[in-house]
Amino acid sequence: MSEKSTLIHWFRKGLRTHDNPALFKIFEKSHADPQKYCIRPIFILDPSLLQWLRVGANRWRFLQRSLDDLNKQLMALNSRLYVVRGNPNNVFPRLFKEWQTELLTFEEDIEPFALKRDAEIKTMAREHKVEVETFWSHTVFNPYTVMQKNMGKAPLTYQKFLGIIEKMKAPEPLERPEKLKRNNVCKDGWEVEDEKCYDVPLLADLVKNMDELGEEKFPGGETEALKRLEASLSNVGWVTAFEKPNTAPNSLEPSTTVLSPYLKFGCLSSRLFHKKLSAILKANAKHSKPPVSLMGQLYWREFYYTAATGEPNFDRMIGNSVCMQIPWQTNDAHLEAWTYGRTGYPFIDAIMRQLRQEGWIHHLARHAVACFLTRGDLWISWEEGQKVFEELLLDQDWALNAGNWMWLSASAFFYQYFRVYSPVAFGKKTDPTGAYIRKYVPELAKYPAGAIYEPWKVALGDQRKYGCVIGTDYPHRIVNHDIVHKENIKRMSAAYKVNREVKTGKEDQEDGGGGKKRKRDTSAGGGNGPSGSKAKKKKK
DNA sequence: CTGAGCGTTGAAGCG
DNA sequence: TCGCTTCAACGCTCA
Repeated sequence: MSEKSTLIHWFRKGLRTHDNPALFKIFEKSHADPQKYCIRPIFILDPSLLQWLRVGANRWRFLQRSLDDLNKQLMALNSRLYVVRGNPNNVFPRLFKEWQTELLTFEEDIEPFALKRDAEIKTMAREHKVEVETFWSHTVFNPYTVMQKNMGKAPLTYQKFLGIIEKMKAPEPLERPEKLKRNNVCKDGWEVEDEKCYDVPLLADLVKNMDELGEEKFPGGETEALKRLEASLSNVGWVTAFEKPNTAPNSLEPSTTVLSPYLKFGCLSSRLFHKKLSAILKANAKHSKPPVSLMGQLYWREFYYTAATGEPNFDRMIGNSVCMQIPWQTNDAHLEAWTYGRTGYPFIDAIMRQLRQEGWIHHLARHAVACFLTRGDLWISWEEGQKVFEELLLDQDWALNAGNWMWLSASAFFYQYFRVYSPVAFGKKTDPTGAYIRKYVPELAKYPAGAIYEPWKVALGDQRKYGCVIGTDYPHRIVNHDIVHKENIKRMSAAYKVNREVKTGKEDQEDGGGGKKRKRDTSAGGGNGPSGSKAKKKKK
């Protein structure tokens, strides 16, 4: 008998044992020849990245819980999780050699950094004569297949996207791999020296500042994900009637499923979600439909993934073929006030504080704060907001984060920039008494329902009575929405005009390398002086 | 080339 | 409380 050789599955996203084709593969191969193989499901953690990755404490905790749970799931299958410290480029040559690796499997990803990394690892594997097999399982529909059915381009409207996928068949999710006959945990030379060298990191290893951890409302991991899926789908009436615009952004407990973090990390398979949801809809003729239905929500995720696959610069304005070029301005004080929930608009601040504490906010709450930061009030680039969400949102997923920011800033997909969310009126619709604000902006807790959305209107004497003086205990408004949102609509109009001109006048420019890509033309500025035009016309 | 119809989720005023 | 209109008027798609 020759020496054992190793089958590696590399976890990145997809932190689950159910419906995981790349993991399934190595188990399957091992079952076929149990004596021959050592199987090693690995996760690679680069400690040197902990500093500069834009990942907040709550998100690290979600990852840590997910890895811990994943390890338990794998142990139940007579394997374990090996968390390898280092970066993939340094780690893999070592593992290929030391473990006598025969096969490497992983789930494909479309993020540009991942594409580059994976290409390098594949090359490396080839050099070490290691076979590589990859699978698409992060979304229901493979974005490349969807593009293929749209003449090689990503569909850029939701309806078009729907039209394509409705003709496609969703892949059948896989079961968990069958349990290995006997314990298949192998030890290598490094483990002899340090038996804990592949253990799941502790929370303290990942989170530098424990004070930043909020209440753990959504614990990471596959076990929790499946529990949450069952709970979400158990109320059939709720599922079939679901319409996103009718769910409250500011309820004290989430009005939606909060499956998004589990989908992002892959603790939950989107294909399993799709299958179970499909079964419910099939059994209940009367149900809501995309885009507003629950299935519609899952399809939005698919939509953005596909759109992002078609554009490597999806997460920035410049060089992004789908993105309107808009002369945003910088304002560090305003950005900081927004980031930490100190804009002086209680509804906006409550949302930003919930985000920081809990790592999740309702989709419509994201709309409100995103509109406020960009085209609505502060006129700050959506890329700045994207960074803050990236750090704080448990469900932060590259394609979805960028896509939604472009949507809300009317930079792509959505263009009715004159529809502006009011930081005062919008929240009142679903929470007229302001209970949500009292919870997350407790300094305003004693303000009565009629005043809590606009505390600056309260007379000073009453402010004292309510124990919160505006300007002392809670900030003044950093901008006057009634004024700035109108100015910003005009700015948007001007910016759109410049984009239109660039687009139609584009044929004149000689464009060397026949690119469909818009050349980095602008900075177009559209005459935005630092002086916002004071001249307001009194129309009417 | 042109124009009508459409687009996940606006706000405010009206009856 | 709801449903309608107006506000001012966008880009994209498709016939």
